[in-house]
Amino acid sequence: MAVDIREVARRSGVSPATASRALNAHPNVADATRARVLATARELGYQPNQQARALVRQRSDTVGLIWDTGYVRTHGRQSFLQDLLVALKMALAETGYHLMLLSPSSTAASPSDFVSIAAQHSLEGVALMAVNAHLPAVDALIASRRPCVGLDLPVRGARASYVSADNQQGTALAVEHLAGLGHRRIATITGGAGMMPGVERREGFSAAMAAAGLDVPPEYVAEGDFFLESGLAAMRRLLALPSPPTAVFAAGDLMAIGAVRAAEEAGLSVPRDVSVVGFDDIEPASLVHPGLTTVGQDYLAMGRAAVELLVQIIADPRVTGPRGGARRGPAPRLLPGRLVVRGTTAPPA
Amino acid sequence: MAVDIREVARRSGVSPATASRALNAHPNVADATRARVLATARELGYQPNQQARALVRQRSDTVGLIWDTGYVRTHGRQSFLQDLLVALKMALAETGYHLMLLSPSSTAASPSDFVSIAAQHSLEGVALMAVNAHLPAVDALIASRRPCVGLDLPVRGARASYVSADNQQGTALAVEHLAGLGHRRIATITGGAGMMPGVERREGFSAAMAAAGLDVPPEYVAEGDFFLESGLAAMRRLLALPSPPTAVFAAGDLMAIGAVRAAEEAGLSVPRDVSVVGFDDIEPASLVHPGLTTVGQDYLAMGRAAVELLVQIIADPRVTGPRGGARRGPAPRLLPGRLVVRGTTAPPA
DNA sequence: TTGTACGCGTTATCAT
DNA sequence: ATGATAACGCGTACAA
Repeated sequence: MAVDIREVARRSGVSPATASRALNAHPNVADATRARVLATARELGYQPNQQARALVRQRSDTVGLIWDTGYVRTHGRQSFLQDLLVALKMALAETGYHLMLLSPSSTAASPSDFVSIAAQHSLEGVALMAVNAHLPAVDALIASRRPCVGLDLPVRGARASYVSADNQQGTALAVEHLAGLGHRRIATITGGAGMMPGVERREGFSAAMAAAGLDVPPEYVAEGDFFLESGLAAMRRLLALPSPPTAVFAAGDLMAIGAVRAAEEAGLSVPRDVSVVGFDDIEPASLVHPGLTTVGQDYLAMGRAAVELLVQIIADPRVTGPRGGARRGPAPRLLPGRLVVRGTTAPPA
Repeated sequence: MAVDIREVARRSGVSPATASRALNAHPNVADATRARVLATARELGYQPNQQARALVRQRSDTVGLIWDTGYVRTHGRQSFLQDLLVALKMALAETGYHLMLLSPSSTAASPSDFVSIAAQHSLEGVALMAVNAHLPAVDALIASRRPCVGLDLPVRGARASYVSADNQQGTALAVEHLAGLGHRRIATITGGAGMMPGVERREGFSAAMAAAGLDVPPEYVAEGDFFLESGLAAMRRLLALPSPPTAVFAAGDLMAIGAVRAAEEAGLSVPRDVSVVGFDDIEPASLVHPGLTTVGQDYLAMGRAAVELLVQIIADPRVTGPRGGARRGPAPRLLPGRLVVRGTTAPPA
C-alpha cells in the first residue's frame, strides 16, 4: 500500500541510493536526476518511513515531554502548565520537530527511567515539566548527555539547561507596585518548597522587600502549594494575625484567587481593605471579579525560548572539552514578567 | 553504549531469536531459558529499540493527536481542550500507549495530509481535536481505515468513532433548571456553527425549550464562537432587545462569563436581574464571582472513554464484511453532563 | 555522478 | 524448544 523508496527509484530509473540522495538534498547528484526523482516521488505520494529513517540515522526528529500529571487527581489542573504545553507544541511545530508525551508511569518495567524511555525512542531532546528536579531519574537523564530543557525546572548539565520566568524580577515588580501604592505591611503566600518557582519567588520577595526598606516578620510568610485551597488557608492565617498585612503577594494566581476569596469571607473588601497580587496571569486571572493584579508571563514566548534552547543544545556538536569536559550547557533563559494591574490592588485604607 | 538483543542473547548462550521470544512472552520457550534471558536482560539493562521494533512489527504503540492550535494566536486559549488533552494523556499512559502531538502545519510538504503523517509514524490510532470535521484531510484519514477517535468531533467511519458530551442531555439539564426556577423568557448564546458542540447545543436548546412548553423567538438566539468576546457581544444584543430574556443559556463557559460581565456592565445584577448558565465547567467557572452555574463535563472520564474507544477499534480485527464491508465503527460514546449549580441562577425577579 | 552492498535492531518464518 | 535466515525501509561507505 505505502510506496517505498525502491519504488521511487525504479520508476525514476535510478538506484535506491541515488533516490535517497536526491530526496535528502545531497550535494553529489545531477540536477536532472534529482528533478526526475523528486517528480516521481511527488507523483507517487512517497513518504519516507520515519521508523526506518530513525533507525538508520539514529535520530527521530522527535522530542519528548516528561510531565508528571499525577497531581491532577488530587489537586486539580494547573493552568499555567497546560498553557506552557500548548506553547511548546506550537513552537516545536515550526521547527519541524514532533512532540511525544511520555508518562513517567507508562513504563511498567522501570517506573521512571527517563534514560531508557529517551533511548528507546531515539528522542533528540527531552523537555521536563512539573517533575521533581531532584529525582535521581532526572539526574540520570542529564548525565546521559541527552539534550534536556527544563520548563520552570532548574536542570543544568553539559547538554541541559532551562527556561523559566525571571522570578526575581517579576517578584520585584509586584513588591514595588505594592510599595509604590503605599503599603508597608506586605505578606507573601509561597509556593511549594520543592519547586523552583516557589523557592525563587520566596527569595525574591525577601530581596525586594529589603530593597524597598520594608521588614518581613516571619509570620508574614505563609506557606502554600500553588493550589487554590492553600491560598485560602494561608490567607486565613494571615488575616488572623494580631497585625494583619494590608497587602499580600501570592506566588501563584490560583493562590491569589484563594486569598481574595478568604478576604471576602472574612468580610473584607478587596482591594479596599487588602490588596492582592498574583503571579503567572493564568486565564482565570482576567476573569475573576475584581480582575487579579498579577505578574504576567508570556507563555508563548516561554515555549519558543524552550524550543530555541533545545534546538541549540541539539545542534551543538558534542565537543567534550579536556578531560571529558563536564562543561555547562547554555545559560538558562529567564523571561521577564510584566505587571498586569487589574482590580485587586489599591492604596492601603 | 546501548545494549542490544544480540548482546543479551550472547550472554545468555542463546540465539537472538530465542532471546526475542523469551522477552516477548512467546509460548514456545523453555522456562529455564526464559528465566536466564530475562535475568541477563535485566542485569544488562536491556531496552528494546522502539524504532526497530516498530519497523518490523509495523506498529508503534503510539497514537497521534491532531490538534490545530492556530486559534490560540487570534482568540486565546481554550481551557476545555487543554483539560481534555491532559485527560487523554493520563488515560493513554495507563494503557501503555504513547501520545504524539502532530501539527497539521508541521509537514512542510503536504500541509495537512494526516494520512501521510499517520503512515510515516506507523501510528496505531489518531485522536482529533479542534479541527474542522469537514476537512478533506479528515475524510481521507478516515477513509484510510486508520483507527480514529474524535474528541468533540463527529468522525464516523469503518474504524472511526468519537466521544463527546451528551449535548442534548446536558442542554436539557440547563433549560430544565432555568424553567424550574420559573423562567420563561430564556435566550441562548450559541457556539460556532461549524463545531459539533455548537450545533448540538443549539438544537438541544430548541428541543428542551419545546419540551418545557416555552417559545424561542428568533432574536433569542444570539450567535457566538465559544470565546469570551463573543459572549459579551451576544449578551449586549440580547439585553438591548425590547423584551430581553430573564435567563440565558450559553453554549460555553467562556461565553457565559462574558455574558455575566455584559449584564453587569449594563447595570444589571446576576442572578437577581438575569440568570446565566454555561456549559463545560472549565476551571474559571468555579473561580469567578458569583460562581458560574453550568453543565459540568467530566473531562477525565471523557479522556478515558476516548482511549477505550480507540483501543477497541485498534483491537478489532479488521474484518471487512461482504463487499469490502463499509461497516460503521463502534457507536459514539456520549458522556452525560451534570448540573453544577453555583451563583448565577435564581428565580426571575 | 551513480550503483552495490551492508547495517541499523528487531521480529517472523522456516527449518531442525 | 531452538537456531539460522530473511525481512522491515532507509542511509551511506565504498567501489565504479
